[in-house]
Amino acid sequence: MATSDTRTQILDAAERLFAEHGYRGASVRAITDLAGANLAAVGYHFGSKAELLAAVVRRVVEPIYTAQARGLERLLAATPEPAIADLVEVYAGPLFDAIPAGEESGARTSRLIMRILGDPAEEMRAWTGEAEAAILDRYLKAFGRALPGLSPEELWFRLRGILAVAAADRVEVHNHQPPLRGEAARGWAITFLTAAMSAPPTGG
Amino acid sequence: MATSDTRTQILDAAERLFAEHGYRGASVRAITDLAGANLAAVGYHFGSKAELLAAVVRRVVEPIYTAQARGLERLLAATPEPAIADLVEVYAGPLFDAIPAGEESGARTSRLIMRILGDPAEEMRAWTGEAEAAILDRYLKAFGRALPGLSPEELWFRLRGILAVAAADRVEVHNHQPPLRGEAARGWAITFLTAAMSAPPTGG
DNA sequence: GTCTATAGAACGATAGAC
DNA sequence: GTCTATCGTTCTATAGAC
Repeated sequence: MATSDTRTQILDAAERLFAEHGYRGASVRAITDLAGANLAAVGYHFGSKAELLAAVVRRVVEPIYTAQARGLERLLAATPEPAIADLVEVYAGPLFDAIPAGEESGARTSRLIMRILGDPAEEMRAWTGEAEAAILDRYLKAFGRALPGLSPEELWFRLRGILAVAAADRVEVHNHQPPLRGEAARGWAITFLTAAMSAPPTGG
Repeated sequence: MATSDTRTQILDAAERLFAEHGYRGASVRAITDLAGANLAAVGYHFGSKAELLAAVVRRVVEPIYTAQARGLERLLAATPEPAIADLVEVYAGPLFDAIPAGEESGARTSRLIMRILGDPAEEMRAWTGEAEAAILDRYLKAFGRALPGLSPEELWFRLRGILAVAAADRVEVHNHQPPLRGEAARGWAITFLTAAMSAPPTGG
């Protein structure tokens, strides 16, 4: 539709440039240039650069949380006490499904998630809602039942570990390129994280 | 010494502000203000803002790599085929030892490492040397011997998982504060990562 | 809904006095 | 080694024509 095509173009360009250069490093000028839109279009469609970022992050994050919520629902409906492997699958799976299989776009999404996690700035956290926090709580409870000996603190540490491993999916370290196939990475992550989550509580 | 006290003050202030606001978000003005130094001091002592960042990152990263290198040397001298738990300890341990136990400073260091990992900008990678890459290779070989069935790609995925979990140590997600005590986090991480690294290769 | 033009502030870098 | 002053650039946001 003519109304919002520019809006979507801007969202696409912003997602790309925010991921590559960060919030401050991506100027509104660069974003509108890449989108083929006018500088003033950001103000018109989103109000400000910070609100544009919030819209970008919401668009990336919302389907992940929705998939996580539905996956947990389905799992709990099937078995009241699911296995750890299944919990990891429905929690971590959507994180990887959100990362496109393509080489460049996947790396970008991975980095955007990394920036959301690592940046304490208000602009980066303006998207957060109560719904998202509630889903995390439901997973904490489900994992807690599957890991009865674990303290809430250590459980929380492990859940953040899942997020971290997913966010780092395509990160380059030194000259080492991450593997090109997102397909395989998803499987490796489930293996890695299921073993990690299943570890007995840390002693004394 | 009178020569470099200002230099150190600037490094301290820059480490803090780069971690909190990122490279572009931390201005040279804010850094020198926090350091109690003059605006022009950055140019005099470091040449440019980018070179200041490289100096900051080097100061954080070098002791980690040194400790990792020494730990692996000692371990291989004791046992030619070390257990996975021991390899995880000497590789991941220094990452956590570099993160101060204090609440704020620990969160800052954790975030700085996260930004180094997640930011593809040249300024963020200018510190890298061949020595650091060589240490990573030695660990890849040592882990590879301990995990003979694992493909190089999956092994590399797992090693990056260790980095990710360490970097996310103090990251906040929604309202959930990370545990205040870095002490415990180190132990939890070794538990988590030893189990993860010990997982059998992903099938098919 | 899209554009030009510009206001107003902040930025990194540096010349030159002390 | 430290300072002031300033140059030239780039930024976000917005007023107002179409």
